[in-house]
Amino acid sequence: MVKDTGKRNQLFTGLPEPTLRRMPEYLHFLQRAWERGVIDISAPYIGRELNLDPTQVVKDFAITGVKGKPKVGYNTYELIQNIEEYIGFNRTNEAILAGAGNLGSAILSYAQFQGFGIKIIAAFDADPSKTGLIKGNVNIFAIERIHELLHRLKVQIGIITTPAAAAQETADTMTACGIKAIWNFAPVTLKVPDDVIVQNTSMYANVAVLLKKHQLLQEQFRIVENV
Amino acid sequence: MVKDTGKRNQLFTGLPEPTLRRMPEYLHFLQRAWERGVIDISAPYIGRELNLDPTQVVKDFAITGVKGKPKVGYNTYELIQNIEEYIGFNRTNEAILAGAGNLGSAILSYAQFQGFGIKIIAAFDADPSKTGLIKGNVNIFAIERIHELLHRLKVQIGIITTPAAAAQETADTMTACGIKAIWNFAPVTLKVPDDVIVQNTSMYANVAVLLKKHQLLQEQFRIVENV
DNA sequence: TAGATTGTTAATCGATTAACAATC
DNA sequence: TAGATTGTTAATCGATTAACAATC
Repeated sequence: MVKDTGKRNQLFTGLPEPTLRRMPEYLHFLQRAWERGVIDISAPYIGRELNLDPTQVVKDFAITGVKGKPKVGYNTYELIQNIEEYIGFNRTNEAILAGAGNLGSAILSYAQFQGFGIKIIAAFDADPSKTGLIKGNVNIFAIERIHELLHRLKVQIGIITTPAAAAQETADTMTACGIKAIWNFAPVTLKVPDDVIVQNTSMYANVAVLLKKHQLLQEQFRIVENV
Repeated sequence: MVKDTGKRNQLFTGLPEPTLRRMPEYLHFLQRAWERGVIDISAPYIGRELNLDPTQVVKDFAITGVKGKPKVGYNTYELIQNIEEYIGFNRTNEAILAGAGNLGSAILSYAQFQGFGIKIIAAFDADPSKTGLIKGNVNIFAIERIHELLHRLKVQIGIITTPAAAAQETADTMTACGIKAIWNFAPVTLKVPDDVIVQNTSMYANVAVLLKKHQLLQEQFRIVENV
């Protein structure tokens, strides 16, 4: 068994999360550059465009194992390949989704169209009026059928877009069905076995940062105006 | 003028962003506790439930200015009030949204129902077939009318849910109309004047972290099984 | 060769965690 | 009073930034 230190993060030492979060940004930028015919691209250039320290860009790229040439930079295509490989965007990662409300429906359509590494192959909802519907090419099933369907599908990724009150129960069902990674949009802390990871995406957290920074920046400028 | 150091963050020194991101989580948890009749609540208890270090909880609360009692903890209601006040969830922060596609529509409905501090009062879209529609009680206008409408509405917060290719142009229009805070869902780095803040929420970043952690944890457990 | 960029090692900075005194 | 918790100061940890040598 993996020792449970209570510190889940210790399993991921050497995995700098900020770097990981920047990877898709690099990817998008590099793909646009590649489309414009940019063969070689340097870290200082990318840094200027993305508002990042050039050393940080170099370090981030080093993690993927790509090699650059002094004075020239990196091969754009090779860089794209390496980043996609590193974060797993080039594999087909199948997922299921629970809670086909507003947010859930959006994720369904969004994931299918944008295709960011995951493919949602089934959705579930507790509301009987939603079962049988199809959203973003995905069938919505009754939540009771999750066990039966997952037994056949062998999916490891689950997305929770249920109301907060239903999130923990949904997570329990998912882990009981073999889900090993949960993308949780509900504003609750989920309790899961230690061979399961949870990635929280909270709209609330982002609104909080947005509002507070806005408030502070406005104060700053008001002070300056009154001097 | 505020000196532009190139480091936007320097304007926000003393604003620990991780703390800010935890605030809505505390808030949600405290509201549930309050509903259950919990009058006083301690940092160690909250820490256990939310998987956080108790000292961190104490420090986070201290930022809001709330006072606790040794041996007792904090008054739940007072704590809720202080956090709401601190992050601005108790004010009505009006916003507009540009890009009423899948994600945009979801945010429209989601924001209205959940009411997390912001109230979207108008939406805009470039697609003529969408103008005139109402989603989540919000009217969708032609993007050309943004100038005219914002002149009257005096809104400071803008949400960008357009395709990536249209995001920068949308941001330019918004800032030209007096928007001071942009919540950007497009996977691009926006360039804005330095009295405007940008909060990026990237689905891609979250998927990247999810996929990589999942991959690593599975490897860990595979290794353990084979020992 | 000169100069820009990679790649690596060291310094800084900020957040988390630990230690501990104050207090109810 | 004893003990749990707040509140604060110090230590640790990790990420960012700076410095600089290697290299094309």
